[in-house]
Amino acid sequence: MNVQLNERVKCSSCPIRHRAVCARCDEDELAVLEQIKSYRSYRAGETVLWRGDELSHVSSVVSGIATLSKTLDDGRMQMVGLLLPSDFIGRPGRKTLDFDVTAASDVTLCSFERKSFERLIENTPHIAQRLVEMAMDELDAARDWMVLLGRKTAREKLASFIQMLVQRSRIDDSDIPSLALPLTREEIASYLGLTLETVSRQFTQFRKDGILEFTDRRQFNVIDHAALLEATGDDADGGVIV
Amino acid sequence: MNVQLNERVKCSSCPIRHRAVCARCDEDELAVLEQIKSYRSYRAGETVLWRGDELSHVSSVVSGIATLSKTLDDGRMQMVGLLLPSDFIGRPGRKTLDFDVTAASDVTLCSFERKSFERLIENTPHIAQRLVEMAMDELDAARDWMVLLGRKTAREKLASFIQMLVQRSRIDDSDIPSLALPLTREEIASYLGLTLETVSRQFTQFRKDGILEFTDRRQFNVIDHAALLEATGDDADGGVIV
DNA sequence: CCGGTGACTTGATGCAGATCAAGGTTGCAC
DNA sequence: GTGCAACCTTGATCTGCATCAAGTCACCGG
Repeated sequence: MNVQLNERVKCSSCPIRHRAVCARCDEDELAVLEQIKSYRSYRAGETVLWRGDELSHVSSVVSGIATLSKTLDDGRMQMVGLLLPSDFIGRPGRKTLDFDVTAASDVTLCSFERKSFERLIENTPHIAQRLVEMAMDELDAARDWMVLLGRKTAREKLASFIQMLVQRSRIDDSDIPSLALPLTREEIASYLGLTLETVSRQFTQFRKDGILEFTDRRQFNVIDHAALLEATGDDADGGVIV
Repeated sequence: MNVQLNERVKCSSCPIRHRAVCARCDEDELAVLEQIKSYRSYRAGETVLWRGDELSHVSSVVSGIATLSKTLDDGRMQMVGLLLPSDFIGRPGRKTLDFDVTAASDVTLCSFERKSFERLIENTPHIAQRLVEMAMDELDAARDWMVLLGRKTAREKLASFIQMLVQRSRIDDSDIPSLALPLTREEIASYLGLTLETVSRQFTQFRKDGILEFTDRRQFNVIDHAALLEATGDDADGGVIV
């Protein structure tokens, strides 16, 4: 199972300090959070939460990647969320989630006891505001994702996914993109509403088209970024509002 | 263009009083809203807002149905939201929307000047809370929708759509469902990530299967509700949490 | 009553991506 | 080292839905 860590990392030196749910908090508010937080770690592949589980804690992802997914009766699965460092798990006023949360890589969470956290929100508008902002951003992302799922071709879907990785890595460190795929072919397929075979074939095609260059099955460079953008099927300007 | 109505409907007798963004407001708070609200009406087919338009007002849908949709370069279109009475248009802290809003039927909105509304939120936690709640509900719906778009067959998609209509009409009045389709075949196709021809064929199939019975092209009865549920592809319990 | 138009239905055909199947590669346990 | 299990690639075939193409139906304005 998961490991609960007792070592305390100071919020002030936390890597997600300025992007997570605590982003807008001042020193005093951080001090309160510091009191009630605890860390939990999960190994790649472990389930963090099952759909319907009673939610004892809400959490922020500190490091690693987690997926949100839903499964139909007969096993068909669709990823409905991808959690990166600073993303939040849980929602005020709900005891359960309607999807599974799985660690795609080794993951560390910063958790708060749900009840305490809900009480905290009441008199910490900075947290409530940030939570709204994050929910709205997620809703925007969900709408783009719906266009991808409903209307894009396999090639466009994969190009859009890679483009998203590029954009995201730009945020962290702004150098030339040699990227690592954070997900297996099967997980990417689950994200894109495809099968793993189709994902594999499209990767091969991008390689043949001279758009990508693989150094490893999970590591690659974007050689022709213009062509990649073109292949996403999005507006020329890419809707890059950021 | 749209018509601005000057007649004032009292909030206290407003049909969406208990479901809209003002649901949690007390009498004093309503009085403030009453001051700054105005009504606008749009005819079926009119565009309420274009993607990227500067948002001078935020609004609640009072009556009628509006759609949110996104379009790719080459004209492919995907609906990304369906606004029913009490649903909200606009988000705090953003001046524009990244999708088009269109009136699917004649629509009346209750609008607030954006800046005023944003100031209002600051010191009216009841509105802020309700806004979070509504955003979270929309996010839940978006996730179910993603499963539909990514993994369901045409038949399952249409069954899910009809089932949603049934559920929703149950909220308003709880009698045996004779339903009116609020959207054209083309709009339904846009909602489901299909073509209008496929939607039409699936309707025909449901008729032949004895699941639906049409009194008119836009009016029908659900004859075999169990079979309809079965056809959605969802868990037996239907995930009916409501 | 007629012509036109928008919404819908139905049929014929084609193709993108699913499915089925057979390896290949890598890394880890022993 | 050997064996095994993930993970990935590639090929062959099938199929659900898109696409292309005619209609049909209802309604509206003249």
